[in-house]
Amino acid sequence: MSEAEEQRTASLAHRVPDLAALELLLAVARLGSLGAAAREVGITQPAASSRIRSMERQLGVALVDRSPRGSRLTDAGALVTDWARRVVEAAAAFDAGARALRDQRDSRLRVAASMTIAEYLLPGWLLALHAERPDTAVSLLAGNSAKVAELLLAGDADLGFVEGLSVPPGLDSAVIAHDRLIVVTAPDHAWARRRRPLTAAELAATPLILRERGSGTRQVLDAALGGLARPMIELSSTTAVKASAVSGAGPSVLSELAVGEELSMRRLVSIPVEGVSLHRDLRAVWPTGHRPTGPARELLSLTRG
Amino acid sequence: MSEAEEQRTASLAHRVPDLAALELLLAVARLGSLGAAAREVGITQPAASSRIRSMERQLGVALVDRSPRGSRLTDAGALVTDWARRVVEAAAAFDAGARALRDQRDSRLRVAASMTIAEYLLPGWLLALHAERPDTAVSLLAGNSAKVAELLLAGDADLGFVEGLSVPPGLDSAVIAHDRLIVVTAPDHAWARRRRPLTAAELAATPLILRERGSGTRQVLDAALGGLARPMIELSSTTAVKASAVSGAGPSVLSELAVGEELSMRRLVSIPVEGVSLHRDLRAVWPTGHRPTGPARELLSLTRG
DNA sequence: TGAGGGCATAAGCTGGTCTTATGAGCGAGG
DNA sequence: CCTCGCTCATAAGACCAGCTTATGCCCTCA
Repeated sequence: MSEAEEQRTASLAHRVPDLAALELLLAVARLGSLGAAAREVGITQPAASSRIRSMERQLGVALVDRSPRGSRLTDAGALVTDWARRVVEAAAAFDAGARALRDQRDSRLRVAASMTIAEYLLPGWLLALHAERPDTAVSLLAGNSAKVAELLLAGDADLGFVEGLSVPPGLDSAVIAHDRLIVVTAPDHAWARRRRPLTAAELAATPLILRERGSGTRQVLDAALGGLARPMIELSSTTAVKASAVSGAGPSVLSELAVGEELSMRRLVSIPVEGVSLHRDLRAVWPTGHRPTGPARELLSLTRG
Repeated sequence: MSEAEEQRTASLAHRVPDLAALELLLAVARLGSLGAAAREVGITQPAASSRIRSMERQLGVALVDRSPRGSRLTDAGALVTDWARRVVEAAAAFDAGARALRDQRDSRLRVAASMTIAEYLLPGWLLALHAERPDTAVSLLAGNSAKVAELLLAGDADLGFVEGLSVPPGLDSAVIAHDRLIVVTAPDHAWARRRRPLTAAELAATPLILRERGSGTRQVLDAALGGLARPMIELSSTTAVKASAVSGAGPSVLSELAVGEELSMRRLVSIPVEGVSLHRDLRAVWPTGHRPTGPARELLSLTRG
């Protein structure tokens, strides 16, 4: 295997510095000194120096200009730092979610959420909540709408989030955001070159890659098309549906929350549709009469925009 | 320091599994077996078993159900895997950018781009290009519009991307995307509770946190307001401006590309404005007469949507 | 002209993580 | 019915990366 091939094959982890190094780089960017950054992240100055140096060796790019008066980022370093920030932010969202998942028992705020919301929205909200109320421990239970309702009514959760068409009985709700299902295909699909929007009839007549019946996404689509959606393949996870669509197996209908990344990288393209309403409300829910208070109220207010 | 405090204080890197572990988890999710995932990432099965186990210990959550016939994700595991995927995607963008930055000399496609585009859009495009043409090595040079023009005219770059109001002389261009400047404040700013859009006059009358004069963002704002923008503070990087706005120092005007993350986490909120056009075109540019061919043409086609 | 902050280098230790080797559970097929 | 093949878990040992401590040099500022 040539060196170039080996580089191409090696996993990301071998080519991307670890999180500690990225955090250190952000600290250097902010503080303007290796030593100060070292103190902030709790290591010694030589360790920081070595870490930054090995990161530069790994990337093949000089990141900081060292001088006896401090260190400043190079132009390349400024770019790398911005990309690093996004990795660190994704890691922070991961951490916020994982933390909520861990604190199943004894936390002060227990949230139950449907999958799509738990996946794409909750980590951001939890980070925001953590910024305002660092001492609030939040636990997360994920499930479908019925499960969320059950947890709330049994007193096992304080606040719920659902994405269905209707509000389960016994619960009050508030719309906190809107989601939209969009038709997507691989960029080389014939639909990607259409000049006119797809009609509802065309969509209903075409076999689609879909989530299984009963999923929130499928419910909305079936309702919008009058129960007529034709499945080409039915898959049980959003991720599997996306992968199938990206590979060119056919058109799919997915939440816009789920495909932001794919659209911006053009692994998928969005196909305009006319004559059919694919909007759905995302709602916060709570047992009728038990208006959210304390941390639940705080979280709720963070989600409204 | 109590254990809880220590946990809260410890850096992300101590609480988030490293990239190799996250990639392994994605492989397990996709392949349904620890052993198969181990083979795919090039380690032995016991190493994979141990890695997953230590990740579960670290997160305090069971991620996979092991059985003699394979391993499936638990519900919590499915969520964690989705969050992990976002971290890995950010790392892939980091890698694509860093790779382009490294290949300064001898690569087949040399791209020059202004900072905003290099920061927020190019890594995604490079990933898409890499997916279609894995053998194309791309190099990236970042600078302002004048620098991009200079590199193109000197033959030191094959394709450029600029975000200014005008196209530098000697270059042809194509609009590839649109950007919009938006007014943002911290969520607790009075403007966040307005019911009516801001007027141009109000915006012009208010001291703002801004990039320095000469930056692309500032040019567009000054032009839109007729050169009237009142700076409260002038900072030299988008990141510094964002940090200042998040901390509540005052309202700011930034590219929507730069504040997506902050908006979705509600560290900033967007304030509607009326009576002023803050749109700007993002353009691909090349020396007049030298229409992009080969990989440059390919990259260009990827950016059009 | 010292004092202090900034960075680099060297030496030694520590700890995590890999590999190899092995065992045990479950299912399919000769 | 028994064995093969797949799964995962455990144990023991090797290895390597990264940290700390202890220096030294450079530059600036008082």
